[in-house]
Amino acid sequence: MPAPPRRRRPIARGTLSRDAIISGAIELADREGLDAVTIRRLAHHHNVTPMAFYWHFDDKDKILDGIAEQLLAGIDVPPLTDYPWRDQLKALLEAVLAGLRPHPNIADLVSTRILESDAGLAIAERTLELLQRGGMPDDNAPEISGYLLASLIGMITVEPGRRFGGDSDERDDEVRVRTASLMALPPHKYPNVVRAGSRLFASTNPDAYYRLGVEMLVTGLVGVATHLNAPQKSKRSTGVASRSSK
Amino acid sequence: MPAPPRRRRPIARGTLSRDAIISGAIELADREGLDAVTIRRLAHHHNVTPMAFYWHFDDKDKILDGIAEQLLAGIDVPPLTDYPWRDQLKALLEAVLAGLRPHPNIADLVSTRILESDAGLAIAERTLELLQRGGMPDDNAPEISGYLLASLIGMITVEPGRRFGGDSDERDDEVRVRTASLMALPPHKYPNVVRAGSRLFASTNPDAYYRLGVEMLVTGLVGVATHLNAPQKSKRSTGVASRSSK
DNA sequence: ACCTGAACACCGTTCAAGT
DNA sequence: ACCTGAACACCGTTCAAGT
Repeated sequence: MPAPPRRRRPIARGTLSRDAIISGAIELADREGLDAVTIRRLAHHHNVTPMAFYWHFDDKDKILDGIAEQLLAGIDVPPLTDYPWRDQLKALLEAVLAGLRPHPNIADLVSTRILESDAGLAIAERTLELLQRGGMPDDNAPEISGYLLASLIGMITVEPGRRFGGDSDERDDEVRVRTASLMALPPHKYPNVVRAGSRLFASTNPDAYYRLGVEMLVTGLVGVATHLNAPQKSKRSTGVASRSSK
Repeated sequence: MPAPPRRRRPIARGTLSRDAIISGAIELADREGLDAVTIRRLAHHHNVTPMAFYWHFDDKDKILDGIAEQLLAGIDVPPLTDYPWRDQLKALLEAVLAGLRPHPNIADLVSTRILESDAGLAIAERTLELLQRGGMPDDNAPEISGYLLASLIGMITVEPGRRFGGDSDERDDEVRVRTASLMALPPHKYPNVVRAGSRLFASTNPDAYYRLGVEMLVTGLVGVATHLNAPQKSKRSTGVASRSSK
């Protein structure tokens, strides 16, 4: 075993690695948003020149790919069991949510990159397996697995008030200001919006917010699965075709 | 990540206006992606110096706001009727989808900007009105209106294969290449992914893809509404609480 | 009211060269 | 193998000035 390469340079040299770069990028994005993730800022953080990154990555886009990959790798996919497929799928969705919620600024990076890493493939594979157990036709399962992930990410993106600064004082200020501007709208034109008020900007209970969202997803999924399995006995509230809803 | 500088011909002078700028930006984004929308390229297209834009907009972000606003303004909200709320909501979702589908590169701009324009407020108002008719509790309706929009946008973002170039030859090539790389995966590890094959990258029928997605949304919505209205008589497949799903 | 010239700080990327 | 120096093309934005 060769001796570790002796570094004569003064500072933190040699700590630059793919993983370290990605982790730094994720931290920065969480703190200041994806726009703050520039090669030059990352380089400065790692005490290195910007050009150093081009040995580790082809271009900046590959760093974004790496971010998505690391986020996906951080998701604990629950083990496959014999429980009902809906329960397992729900648990899977919750696991994905748990992994992405801490990173609202970059969660959407994964939506188009699931099939590009082992971690993502494992999640897709599991989703398809559970959909198959639910009797979902092969033609629809891939599309549906896409909806599910996209919807989860959308939930995170639009979580009421999530984009109003970190500390809770300035967050409250934002919510108050925006709610006030809603209240200034003509109530005869936007009665429901005005009545909704601050609820449009601040979730009182984020966990409940996500719980309801996941419930909606799973409910819709089960309904569609049921219908696709037995299209002849279509139920009124879940019928997929031949509705005169215009 | 600069796009290849493929410039188009500038247009006549004196036509610079808020709307013209936004429209130009939308066209450019549709053609080359949001990253291609730079103030300098827009300026060149309008035969004007970049600084000219700062009279019309405070900064670039305001241009993005304008894009979202114009997209929302292009949505034909169906008139309010006495039809069942689910049918009307479905029609509303379809209208939003119809308005955003032509702009997959920028559809996600609207997800956080609905409440920032009259057009967006009209859609939010209508959504809340229909949810209210469905008996949705005031506490949940705002959250749910967020899910719905976010899910629609997510559907567009992850539409299988939508990000593989405009012309269909190069699209087919992409699909073939990516499918082939899936087929190279170990089938014992990813049996369902391998079986899904090209369906993960190319939708044979986009309309059907979106129809199923909307159906899932509405079905989930109806299920949740039913449950939230009568939590005591919870049905197994739609129960929101007290599930032992681990 | 509407736009430009000049200038600034910052960005991604290439390439030859250094160790 | 891993990183830097120098250079390039491009970016958003400010501000005083022009019409």
